Amino acid sequence: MADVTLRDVARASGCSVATVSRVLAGTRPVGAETARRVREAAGALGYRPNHAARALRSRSTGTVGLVLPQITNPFYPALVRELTHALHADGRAVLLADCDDDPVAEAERIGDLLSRQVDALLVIPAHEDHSREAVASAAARVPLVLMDRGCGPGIADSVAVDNAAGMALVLDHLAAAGRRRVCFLGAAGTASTATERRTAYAAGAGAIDPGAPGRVALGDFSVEWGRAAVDEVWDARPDAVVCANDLIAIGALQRLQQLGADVPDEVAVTGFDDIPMAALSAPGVTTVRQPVAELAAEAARLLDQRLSGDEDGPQRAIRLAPELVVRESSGAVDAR
Amino acid sequence: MADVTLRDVARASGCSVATVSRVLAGTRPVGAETARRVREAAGALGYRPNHAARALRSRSTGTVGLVLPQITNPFYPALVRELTHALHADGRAVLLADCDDDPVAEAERIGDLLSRQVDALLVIPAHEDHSREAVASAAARVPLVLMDRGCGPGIADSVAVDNAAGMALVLDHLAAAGRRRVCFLGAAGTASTATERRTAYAAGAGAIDPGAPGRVALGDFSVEWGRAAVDEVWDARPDAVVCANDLIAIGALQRLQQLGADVPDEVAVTGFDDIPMAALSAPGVTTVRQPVAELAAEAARLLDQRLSGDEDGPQRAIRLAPELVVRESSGAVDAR
DNA sequence: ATGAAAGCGCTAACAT
DNA sequence: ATGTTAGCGCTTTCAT
Repeated sequence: MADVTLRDVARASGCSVATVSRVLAGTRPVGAETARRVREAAGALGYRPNHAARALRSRSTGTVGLVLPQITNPFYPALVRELTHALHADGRAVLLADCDDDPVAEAERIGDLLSRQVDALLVIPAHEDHSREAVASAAARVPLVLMDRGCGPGIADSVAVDNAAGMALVLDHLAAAGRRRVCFLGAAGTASTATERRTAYAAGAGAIDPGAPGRVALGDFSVEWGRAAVDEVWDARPDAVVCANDLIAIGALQRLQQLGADVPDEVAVTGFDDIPMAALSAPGVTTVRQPVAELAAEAARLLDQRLSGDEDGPQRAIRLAPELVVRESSGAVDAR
Repeated sequence: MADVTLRDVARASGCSVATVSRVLAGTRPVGAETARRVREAAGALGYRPNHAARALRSRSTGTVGLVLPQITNPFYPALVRELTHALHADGRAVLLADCDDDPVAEAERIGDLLSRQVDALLVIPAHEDHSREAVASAAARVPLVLMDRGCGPGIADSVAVDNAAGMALVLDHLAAAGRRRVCFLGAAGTASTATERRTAYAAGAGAIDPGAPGRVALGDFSVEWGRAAVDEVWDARPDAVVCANDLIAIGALQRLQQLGADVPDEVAVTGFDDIPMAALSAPGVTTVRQPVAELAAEAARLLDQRLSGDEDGPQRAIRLAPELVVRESSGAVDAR
């Protein structure tokens, strides 16, 4: 096990540590024959660079911190998967921190990651306001990309889905399917996903039905709220229930079925995000699929760019178009 | 920004770097007054220790690697959450690696984590056989704890749920509820979760019904297989379908409903793991809840023990008892 | 193209 | 109880 160091490789290949370092890092031209000998020796000895030493010297750990509100939120595992793959492909490692939706824990985790010399930070902020201070001060130290949610304007680069476009996709689909009494089950609060989605609903629903923008119930992003919310709008006898995410939609679906409403014939239900459960409920939930792999790739690209010099380019806010996934929960009225 | 080093703190507090190091790390007794001055100076200057330097010198990074087959497997997010919390509570950071169910990728990720000087490794092996070599050689370098699944005997410490006990809980429950024609939808292959659960079924089901141990269909741990598997056992008209995990159970439930079977009156369905979806399907799936927080705590404790000296204690295989969660999918026959 | 040597910031002997 | 000093393994001038 005795760790093999550059010195060992240097000795074995008959040249200096500096040369070995240059060969392995490819920082400077090295004689072809020497390079071959070095590589051979390194391979034979099973040399593995010591990242701690490299980090100390070069001030770069090849590590990025990923800070999440709650890994158990069913939308995040897929995002984490794509992010880790994209970053590993660039030779980086990912330090994971789960904050349990608590901005105080989040600030602590961010501080810890910074003291561990992460090269950059990927943050899904726990709170629109309470996360701002920690995020802003971290962004002053290392490149930082905000994902999924915002935490105030002008804080850092960001990558997210275009929520307004997604909501427009849903409304167009419902209108085309002949739905005429639409309502919205959303989330209160100032989280950007909550506000953007409900604003987009309010802006677009009027085209279907003048009363629609007013038929709104606001709670949180949970199944429980979806169930409860149905009772708040059911008196209005909607023929479509637009939900701000899939969890709300699943709850709404359950409550509607309990009330004896026929989904989709009597009332359509739509979600947002396309979490795995959306495909598995019966009926399957029509939803807006976030382009998760592309979001991850954009975030990785942005970090790469910031880490390789372009630290002072203008702040970037990248918004990616989502895709409508039509399932049984929104069968066309005409098709009854 | 200018990083504050130990030297700066030493200068500001009028003592040597060694003393400062001792105060901050608490390795050796230091005079109360000196300690106070040092802490004051450190606070005033905003000193943050450089983990890279510390790691280089002390050969310990305070970091553990967490290697998973697939973070999108719905059972893992909760486990990851508890593991990160437990490890953070011990002052460790977590490097996350997702292997996409590929033992080759897994070996690469493990190698990378080792070269990053992780103090220890937590591994959920991707494959019972193909993961063995990489895991064994890693276990020779650092403390390593296997979680959830095994990869051959005698490889490393391990922490997992007691699958046999869980299956016994299910069978007892079904017997008590008056079920008499039981069948099993399991997973083929040599993964320990697959073999332990199907062995336990075979061992326990005979007590309900002599034919039960033979009514077995084997596929993989997926919803799709659950749907297909029902068709393989339906001719036998079982009154209970025991599934090796919740995904299979959800698929089975869907197919049974499609076939017009009444769940639970005509046939009961049970799962294993208690993933979030199990509670959200209609009817909710009766299942075996893994004690996730306790599994994580045991793993963290085991690592701690190995890292603080007890490297040569006997290998430990910790099995934790699960809990039965009764939901609507297994309503008692008597209660019709 | 290659080597010698100076540290990166910290901890751990070794002195005192 | 505190200070001095020698590196940990690597990258990077500065020579040659």
